[in-house]
Amino acid sequence: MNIKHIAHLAGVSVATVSKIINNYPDIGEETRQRVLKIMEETKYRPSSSARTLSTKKSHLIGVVFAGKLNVDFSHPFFVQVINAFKKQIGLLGYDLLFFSNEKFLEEGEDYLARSNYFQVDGCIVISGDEVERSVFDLDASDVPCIGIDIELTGRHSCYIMSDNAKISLKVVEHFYMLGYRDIGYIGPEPASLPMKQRQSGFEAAMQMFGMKLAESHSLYSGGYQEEDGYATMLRMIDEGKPPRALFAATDLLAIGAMRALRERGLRVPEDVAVVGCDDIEACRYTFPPLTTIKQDTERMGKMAAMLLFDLMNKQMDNRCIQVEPELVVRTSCGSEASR
Amino acid sequence: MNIKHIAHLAGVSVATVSKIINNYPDIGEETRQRVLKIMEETKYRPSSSARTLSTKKSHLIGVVFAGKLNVDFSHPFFVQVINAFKKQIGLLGYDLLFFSNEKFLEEGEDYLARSNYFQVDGCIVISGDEVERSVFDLDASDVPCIGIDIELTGRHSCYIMSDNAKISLKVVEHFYMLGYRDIGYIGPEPASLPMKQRQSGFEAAMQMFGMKLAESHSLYSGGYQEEDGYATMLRMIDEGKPPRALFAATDLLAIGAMRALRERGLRVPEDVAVVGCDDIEACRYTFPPLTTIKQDTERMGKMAAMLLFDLMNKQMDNRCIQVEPELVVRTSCGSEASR
DNA sequence: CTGAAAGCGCTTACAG
DNA sequence: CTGAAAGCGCTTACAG
Repeated sequence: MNIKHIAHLAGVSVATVSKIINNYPDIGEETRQRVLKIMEETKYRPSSSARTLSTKKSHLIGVVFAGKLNVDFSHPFFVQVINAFKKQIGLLGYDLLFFSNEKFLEEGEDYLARSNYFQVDGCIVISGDEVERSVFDLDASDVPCIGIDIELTGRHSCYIMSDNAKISLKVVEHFYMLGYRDIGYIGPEPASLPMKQRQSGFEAAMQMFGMKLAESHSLYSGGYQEEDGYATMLRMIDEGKPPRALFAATDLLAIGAMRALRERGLRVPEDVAVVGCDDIEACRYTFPPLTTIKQDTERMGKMAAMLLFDLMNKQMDNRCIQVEPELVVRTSCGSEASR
Repeated sequence: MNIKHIAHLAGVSVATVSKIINNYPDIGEETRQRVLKIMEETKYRPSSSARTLSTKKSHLIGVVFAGKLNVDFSHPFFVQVINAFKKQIGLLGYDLLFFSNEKFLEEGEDYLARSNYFQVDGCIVISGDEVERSVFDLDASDVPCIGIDIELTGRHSCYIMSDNAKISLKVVEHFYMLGYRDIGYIGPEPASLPMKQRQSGFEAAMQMFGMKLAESHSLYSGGYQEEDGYATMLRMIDEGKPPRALFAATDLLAIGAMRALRERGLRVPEDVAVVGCDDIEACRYTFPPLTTIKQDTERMGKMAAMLLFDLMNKQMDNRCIQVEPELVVRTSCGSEASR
């Protein structure tokens, strides 16, 4: 069943049918109804590829998972962002195309090539550490791109990230208000922009509140995982007195740190208060429940959709949007509010 | 840059270029090399839409999230399965197209119509409860479909699920070996096939081991969430003596139940042993860490890809593949092995 | 081993 | 308000 059949059945030309499909105004109402009825009855659906071939618009958005997270999309943060994005961009009439990175690497293909191949109208780039060159080729091309947690600078790109300095500021401020003056930090070597900002933001916030950061209380964790937090906290304890309060740059690091503290006979939050970052599901079920910072993934995803839509449909400058993070108070910080 | 340019630059016809692109054997080696070189230099990539239009093959797989989970893909189980699926199907040369369900519902479109619109070569259907009619239209069509946790019966369909009866059997057996004879069950009203099988499998296993199931020890939880488990466990405790061991049909139910037990002054596992199901990340961080059943999502996703590939490329009967679940022993069951 | 030409199913100036 | 026709970029019998 194609447009020719419909035209034939309705006794009009394919041009007329096409115009009706695309809501052109200058069609006789009677004709329109007749054709519409036939399309309805025959359950006719135009073909995406023919339309794309002729219009150069696919109504498809390419989804790029860049950097170390390349292999999958299992991190809750990204899943939440993509979810919100999908919802909003769906409302705007687009579907999502996930590039499989596998065949990809194998054949040395790049994102730009694949974007062209599928003629996607735009891309969303979600990023971990150590982003590959190919992402920046995409960024520099005329394919509209929206970055999440990655600094895209192309003329047809924008990017969105949480205000990571603010994350650290909120944590330090919260600790300060609880009366802690001796605050420590555990985070991965800052390979990505967000991690850089969390660390420098932490240092800036400490300074702002007039607190000194003992060198032995600020340690790199290697990775992002529970094991890394555990090992790093152990190192910190063994190097001397641990800080009164600890900010871990990810929840898993915090969870690992709490395990180390418990093993060394230190109580959370009575001896050491702990705050993580991300608000993964596990935070609610740890012992004690973990106070953390929640990134507003809902807003990030939705905003990404709106920005990308504008990028695809109007002239727009490159810009960066920061999204406000939120403190989620549970028990591990020793806050009264959590009782 | 299109095939015509390439043909022109190489001084051959477009037919020849096309044959080279598609690895036809009957092309002169010299010609082949010359054309290949030019394609390389110009970074030429064929257009997907033109190719699809002409071949009716898009090398795209539609991803359908059916039923109550419709709105997103945030459940860890599905994310893991899709991840594994994506990896394998990517290797086979396919990309993934996620249908946005939003515009969808609004316009009363159905999955089959969209599959035709994009000319996807096949679909993977992932399912929650209360699957909509439209999914079964898809199933009945000639679009090859692979179902995850949903019984697809079409001539071009297969489905995969964990052996859910086995899940319950493994739990009951584990409890039995630990010496518990008084075992309870909490699960949602069985709206989906997996939940039905877990429940009936549980009852069958109890019978197999000659244990009686007290009526007050088998309760419906309403939903799947932590809150549901909490409320249901409370009901069970208040109705009389709780069972010595409890199987909760999802981890979140188990976590909620543990909270209820703790609040009522009962210890896990000393007073009541608990086992959940799914192995969500949180299990490792609860207090005590939750023993659970892990579904082999890696294998399910990979197998889904292989089956779908066969479904798309050769004649194949409808069939159902069951995947073996695995017991993950932690502390909440009171097993020696976890010490 | 290579090429001319029809065809895939749409859209869009353009003419009337 | 409607239609004829060219064009989008490929593939594939078919002829040579």
